[in-house]
Amino acid sequence: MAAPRANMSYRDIKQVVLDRIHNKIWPPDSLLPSETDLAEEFSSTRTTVNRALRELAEEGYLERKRKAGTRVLNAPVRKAQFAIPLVRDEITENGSEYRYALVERTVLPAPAWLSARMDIPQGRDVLHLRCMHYAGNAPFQYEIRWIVPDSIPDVLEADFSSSGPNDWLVQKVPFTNLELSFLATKADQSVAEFLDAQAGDPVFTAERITWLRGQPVTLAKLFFAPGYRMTTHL
Amino acid sequence: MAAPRANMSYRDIKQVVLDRIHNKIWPPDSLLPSETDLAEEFSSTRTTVNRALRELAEEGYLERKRKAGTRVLNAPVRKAQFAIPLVRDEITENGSEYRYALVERTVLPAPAWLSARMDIPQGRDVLHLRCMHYAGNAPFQYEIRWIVPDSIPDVLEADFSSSGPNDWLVQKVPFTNLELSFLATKADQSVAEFLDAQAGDPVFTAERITWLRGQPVTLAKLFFAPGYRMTTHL
DNA sequence: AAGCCACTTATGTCTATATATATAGCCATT
DNA sequence: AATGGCTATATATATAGACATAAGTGGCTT
Repeated sequence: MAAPRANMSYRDIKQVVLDRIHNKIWPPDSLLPSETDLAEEFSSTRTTVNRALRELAEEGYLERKRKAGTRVLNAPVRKAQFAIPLVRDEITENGSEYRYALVERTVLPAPAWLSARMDIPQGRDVLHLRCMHYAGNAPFQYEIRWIVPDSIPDVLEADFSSSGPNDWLVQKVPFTNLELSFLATKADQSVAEFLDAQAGDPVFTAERITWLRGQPVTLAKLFFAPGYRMTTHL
Repeated sequence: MAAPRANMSYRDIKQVVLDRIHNKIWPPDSLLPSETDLAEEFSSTRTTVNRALRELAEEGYLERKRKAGTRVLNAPVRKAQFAIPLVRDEITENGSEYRYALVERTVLPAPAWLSARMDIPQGRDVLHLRCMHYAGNAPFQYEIRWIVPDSIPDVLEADFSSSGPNDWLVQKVPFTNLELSFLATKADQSVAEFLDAQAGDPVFTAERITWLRGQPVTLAKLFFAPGYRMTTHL
């Protein structure tokens, strides 16, 4: 048990508070003393205590409301953070060589499901790409991508034969909103062939839609090779 | 473009900085002016600018180093945050009725794979549970759980027949470390039956291991019913 | 009893200032 | 050319004090 002493940093205070929560000195649902009181106890200032409590609240341990005070959350809704790396980085950081191949490139009117999903006017032309990402010689990810060219200059002239749309978009088009889903899909014949799997095999899949200030930019379906796990620690 | 004016809050400053990044006024890899300079430009104080930049760095837009300054990250490694809700909450928040059933409860020596995975001494007794979580009448999640009773008082006496181990553990046992993985698995006969699926169907699966100060606490495999998506926005 | 308002209080945020600490860049020495 | 130390500087954090804002509380009114 950390004992309060003078000159405690906001980190120290965080730790003490966490300890007290763990040791049920401040049990779930209970109210913490006010910032002012804590500042006095720790011979610190309200600013410092504030930072400690604010961060703990962000991390999901506490709930804070003006006037109501700071409360210990009973079920710490801890949040899992997943970095969303570029495939390229994910592969190279793993020590493998990254290799990319463009499978198909077409421009076609947005199919109905895509219009609905991304809120694109019916029949608007979109750029459709299919690509493969390899880790060394092993297939790593099969990518099906739709790009709305309207608000993206040059995208129709971009050359995606030697580097992926991901790289290009990251460089050229920032996004303001993103929806990311993870799900399990069943490999169809085509996906199975690209990923070196059997048709019907379960495939870990990510769907990623981005917008730039309300304008839909791109939708990507990313099919990961069998055995893929998305892991995080905290 | 937000124009700098007096009395800008740290939120305003964040927005201006973000705008400038988006508009390539501060392109990727470039160095921002120092906090002192920005404070002057925004007729604010270093403290306020500091908070704005610190948060933007946390959000993955900037990289900050003492003396080196603040730099714009070229590939904004934005981080996806997933709340890890209790199944119960996930179901009730969806408007459905939560129902729980215990399928099996045994105490047995830890199998080898579990010992290895969680770093438990070979042959140590562990508690093994299988449970079902329903949303209304529809199967929602099939849970296979292993609990290391060593450091958890009362767990062997706990009654898991009417409420799940998740609820119990959350109440009784805090954790300090967590490993969370998402993957796609193939439903075996048993999983398929519980989830009302066909054997061989792809199943979105989460694996969750927790520790308390280095001691392994519990491993859960959570199999979600067909059609499940884990979604986040940012 | 129900509704409304004023008061109080805890957090939220900003200002102003000071000290701490890491380190890039330079210079001198080996 | 490599090494080691110095210094200037940018961020990191702490202090003290002020005002802003949300929201319980209690009292007053109807």
